[in-house]
Amino acid sequence: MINDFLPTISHAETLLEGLGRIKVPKSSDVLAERLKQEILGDGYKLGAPLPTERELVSTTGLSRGSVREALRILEAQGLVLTRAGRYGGTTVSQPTSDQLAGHINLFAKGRSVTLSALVEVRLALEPMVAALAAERRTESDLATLRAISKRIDWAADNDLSAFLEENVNWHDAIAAASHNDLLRAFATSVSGLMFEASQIKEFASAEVRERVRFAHGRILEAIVAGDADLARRRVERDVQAYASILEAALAAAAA
Amino acid sequence: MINDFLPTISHAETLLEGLGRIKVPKSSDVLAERLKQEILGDGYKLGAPLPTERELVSTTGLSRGSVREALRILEAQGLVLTRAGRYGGTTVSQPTSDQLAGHINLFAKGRSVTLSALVEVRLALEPMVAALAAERRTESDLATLRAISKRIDWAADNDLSAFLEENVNWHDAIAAASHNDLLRAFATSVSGLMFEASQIKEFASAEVRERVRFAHGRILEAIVAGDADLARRRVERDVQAYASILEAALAAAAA
DNA sequence: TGATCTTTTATGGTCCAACAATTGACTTGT
DNA sequence: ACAAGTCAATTGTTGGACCATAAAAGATCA
Repeated sequence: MINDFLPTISHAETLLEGLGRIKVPKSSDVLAERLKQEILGDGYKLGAPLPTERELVSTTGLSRGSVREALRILEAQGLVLTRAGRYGGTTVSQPTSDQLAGHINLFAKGRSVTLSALVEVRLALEPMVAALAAERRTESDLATLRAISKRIDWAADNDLSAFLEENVNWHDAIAAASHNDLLRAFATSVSGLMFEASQIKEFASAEVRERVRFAHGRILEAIVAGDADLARRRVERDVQAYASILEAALAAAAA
Repeated sequence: MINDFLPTISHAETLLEGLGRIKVPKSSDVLAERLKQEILGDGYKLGAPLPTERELVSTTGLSRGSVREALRILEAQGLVLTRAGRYGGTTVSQPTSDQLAGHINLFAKGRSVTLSALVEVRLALEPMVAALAAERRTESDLATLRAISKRIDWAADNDLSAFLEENVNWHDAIAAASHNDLLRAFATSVSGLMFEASQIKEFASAEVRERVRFAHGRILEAIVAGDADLARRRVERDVQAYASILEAALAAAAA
């Protein structure tokens, strides 16, 4: 018989011990993972060029299509940047905070995170943000904050949607003044998500707008004074108040 | 002249007003963005199938390569899942918390976020996590925590690297007990990043291990009792203490 | 000399066509 | 009823060709 030299059943069963389902990864995933390790591990400096697509084709033995799919994955992760043309190519990059915010948004939307959950996260982040901002704000930070305050003052009486948007900018400016990139990315993403939840006409009444402006003034005051604890407490109250007003407005809109 | 019917210079200049550099996007990016909007906006339910690659080819007029690159982008964002074979195809998915944690890690590594910055973020998140956990923990949550405590007790005297890893699991278990997905994803990512920073032999001395076990016991006590404020304060102290010990160890390692 | 345009050319961007691999349903045989 | 084999739709992968882009290098002109 032809099969005389193949393993017998009993032998095969021995080999099968502990063998689960074998997953065959896609070549593009393998290449993307390997390149990712190289970029993170070795000294691939920011802006350093990766091999050209055609070089990767010859060194990996994959087709150009697979190589390009791998590069699209890395690009979506913000690890590389690709430019066309001579002296173009793929270079090492850093994920921007906007990209991180995008992924956070996708996660939150996918899980349909509730408003109260967002408030909880915000209540954790923003007071710390304000405290750090009070300790570290530069003159440039303060100038930005004052400029946004002016725009908020104008928009409060003229352009409601601009008012809400500048509100997000205000919180991002404080986050920037905290000089902690990771904290800023978190806080700004959550602010943005709450901003989207605020896009209802019942919100932002004249009374609410006045209240927000007053609270901002008090917060900015604490940050200018460099009083971290005061800033922390005032922001905490602001977030709480904003959240309860928003919840009430949403309840009214649903009724 | 051939050019008689083409715009004159002056006319062309008029048209040029306010025209900056024109950016031509890649077709795969355009398609990825459009599909993303469709998935997020319309009622694409979780698990719903997208058109097949060849259907997308015929409806968009793009090549299959471009379509596939677009799908790789969406896959990297965790928005879709692709399986081969008949009755396979691309289906709508949700980003997992692991994927989000991966993006957060890439961001933090790219920016070479400092240890003190990580501590600041942790100091913002973990106390809130503990407070929520105290209010919402289920019996199942408590069982998990107790099981991890046991493993930590064992590892503390036998396996140092396991000790550190179980430490991360402990914090993740508390985050899970907070029943706030977004907060958990943030907190767990940051814990993981600090874990990586702790991979030095100078850390985790016998004294530190004993201290951690004691602190965990007190925290678990507060969570079991459902005392949110107590849990918050104890976690805050724990994070502070852990951070100062780690910084001292790093300073010693550098010297 | 200096500025402006033209050319060059290495690189990514796109398309097409074909075949391989996968996988769940279907069919068949016992 | 169960096991094995067959089928078919879908993704996975490849090779080749050509187009578009863009920065450097060269050519032209004032």
